[in-house]
Amino acid sequence: MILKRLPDEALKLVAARFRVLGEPVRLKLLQLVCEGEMSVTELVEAAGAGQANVSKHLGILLEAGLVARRKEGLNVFYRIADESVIELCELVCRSLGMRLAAQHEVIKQANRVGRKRTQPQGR
Amino acid sequence: MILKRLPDEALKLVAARFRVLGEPVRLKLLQLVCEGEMSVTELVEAAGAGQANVSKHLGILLEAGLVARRKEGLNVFYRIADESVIELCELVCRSLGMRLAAQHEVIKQANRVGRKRTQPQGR
DNA sequence: TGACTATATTGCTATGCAGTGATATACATA
DNA sequence: TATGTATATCACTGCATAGCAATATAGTCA
Repeated sequence: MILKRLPDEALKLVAARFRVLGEPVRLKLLQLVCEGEMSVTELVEAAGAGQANVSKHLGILLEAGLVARRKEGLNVFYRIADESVIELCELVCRSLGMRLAAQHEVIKQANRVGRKRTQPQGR
Repeated sequence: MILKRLPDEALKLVAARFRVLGEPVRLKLLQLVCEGEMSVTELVEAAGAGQANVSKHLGILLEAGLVARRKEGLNVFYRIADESVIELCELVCRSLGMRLAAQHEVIKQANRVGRKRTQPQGR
């Protein structure tokens, strides 16, 4: 288990990354770009947040290395740069027992079929 | 990919969980109890934080369902209740390229061999 | 009962940061 | 050049929360 061995300095870094992910708007942005590149304008519309705010959040995600930038003329396109974010969200979702939150028959069905999964005790 | 399908409400919950993990002291507490039960007093000593502070953080971890409580006389023992935290940390560590943070000779050595004398100093 | 210990809670301050409007920068087009 | 558009940055406000001292609560022991 890596966790045991992490010195305090490392814990700070890990916490910092979790903190980057601890913001609904940023998760929304990651969700949007995880399907493919999107321009800032598109992200602003899709996320339903202010332009300055989205730009700032994108800057934070960029600095954290979670997304990457590509400039093309007037537009700037963002994309996922660290696929681990997706895994992290999946893990959290499972832990939160939120298979249902995906609110899609596909998921519900898969859930019913592959029921051998470890049951997350609902606290 | 679950992430794609998460509605905004779910994103808030996921963000909330990440935020709980986005605090060095809380990660430290999780690190300490992940080896086994510990009393609050022990945690206060080991974490090097104030008693009130540790108690508050433990409360937050408890409410998030990440730890569990057991009372025995005057003492209260905390333990990990959600093993996914460990996985989450591992994922983040790997993503951060912090295998080296495990501070083992192997890594230090590799670090020294592969590089010139450039010291990796903190920020 | 009272004294003592372990833990939780309260009230407070200070800091971090999300959100916003205004402005700056970069690029394109005429 | 001037004008317009896309993005980034600045300055500011307000809110959430980490940390702390003091106090409260709960349990033990005399």
